[in-house]
Amino acid sequence: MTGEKKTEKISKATIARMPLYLHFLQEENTKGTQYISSTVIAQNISVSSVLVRKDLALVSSEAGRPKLGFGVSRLIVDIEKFLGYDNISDAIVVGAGGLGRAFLGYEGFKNNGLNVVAAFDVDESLVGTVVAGKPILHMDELGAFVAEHNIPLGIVTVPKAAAQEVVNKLVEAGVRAIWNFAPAPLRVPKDIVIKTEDLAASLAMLAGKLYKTGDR
Amino acid sequence: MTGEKKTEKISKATIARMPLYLHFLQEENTKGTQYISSTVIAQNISVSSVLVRKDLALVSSEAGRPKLGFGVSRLIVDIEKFLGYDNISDAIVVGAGGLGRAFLGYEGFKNNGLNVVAAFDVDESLVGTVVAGKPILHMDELGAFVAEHNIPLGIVTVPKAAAQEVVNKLVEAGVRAIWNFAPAPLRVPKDIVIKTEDLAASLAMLAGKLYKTGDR
DNA sequence: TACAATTTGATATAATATTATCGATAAAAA
DNA sequence: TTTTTATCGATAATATTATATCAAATTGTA
Repeated sequence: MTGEKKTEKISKATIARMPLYLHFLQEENTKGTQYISSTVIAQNISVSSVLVRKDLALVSSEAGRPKLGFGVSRLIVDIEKFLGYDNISDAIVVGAGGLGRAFLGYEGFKNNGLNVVAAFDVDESLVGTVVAGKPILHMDELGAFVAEHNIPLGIVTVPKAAAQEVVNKLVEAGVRAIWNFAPAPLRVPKDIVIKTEDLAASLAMLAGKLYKTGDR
Repeated sequence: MTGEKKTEKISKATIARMPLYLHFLQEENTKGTQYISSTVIAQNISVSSVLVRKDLALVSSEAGRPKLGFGVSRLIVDIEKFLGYDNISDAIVVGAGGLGRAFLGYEGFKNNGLNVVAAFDVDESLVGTVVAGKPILHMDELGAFVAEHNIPLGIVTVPKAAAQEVVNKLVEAGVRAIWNFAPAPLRVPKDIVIKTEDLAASLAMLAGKLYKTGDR
């Protein structure tokens, strides 16, 4: 109850811009830039400078200084904190197919506060193997594993048909959030946070724009 | 100037809902449902019924019928057409790492009009191998391949550092759209359509909601 | 010290997206 | 045939999001 930042209603659009800001600021930081104006940020992110200031005001309590701009390193810290990149949390992947194994092998999400520690599958030929130093375990072990390691996040990369069942198991096991890559809308209890990554929708947007651009 | 559907300004939000409608409608269709009301659709997609009617009016010229609703199969056809699922187009993947190979192995996007035909990489230990019946070729061959097969879409799954260079090569080779999974904002000419899949942003939203939900 | 230049942050305005309301219509029932 | 009822589709109202405007503030300079 100190200077705690009120988690107001921050729009998805704003949140989605944060990684862009962060990326640019980190680049500037390595260049040694100390202060940066909203105008400069705006140009690089291709949004308006006003929007930049509004966005930044939402996640950083540090005010920008006239004639100088915002302190780069401070902004980086604040954005990372807002995005939760500062406190790494563990996650498991369910479904050790192509995408699931890609998650195991990809270390990049560590920068985003995410550490994948294991995968689960029912395929006996996969269970027991190790990918990138991380074990693929049998689904039957999921409950105990989640409980023991207090895993907050489950990543779902199983086929559509199995997705709901897997989600149910994850919820039962005690995860509090689910990142779903199965192309299916899933049902979860109200207190569970779920984000379905609808790549089909993304693809549709791409195709839609392509269509609009011309060509037939 | 016939019954041609005008490609008006259809918002991203609307487009993003289309796959959800489609998915639900397909389920209903297999159940044998002939007509369905906007109210029922709305409940299943968790949006308002008015919004459903507005969205559908944008992509389907068939009017709904009072007391009955919309014809399911007709809607499916119209949405698929709108999303471009009816005319499959080829794509290549650049970057044969975990995610890239997952793309090669995943057949699911065929339902979305996407057919991945090959991958490209610079890693000599990968070049020449075959994944899911699809070849991994050397980057040097990219230009000729794209030109010869008239590939419209390139999927970028290389590390951040290499992303811009790869995109340049793709553009030069002649693709008209790029689906980027590298965590970096990329520059392309105006006439090239690009969609960057910012998984970090998605993750941030998830973490943000998780944070809001309580716990600490 | 006084002044010019630049940037913030607050407020107002505009644009966009969503929801509410309601008459018209067609199917089903009486 | 007439009545009832569920549903659409058009229009209006609201909410959300982004942009424009501008006074106040701070730095660097003369």
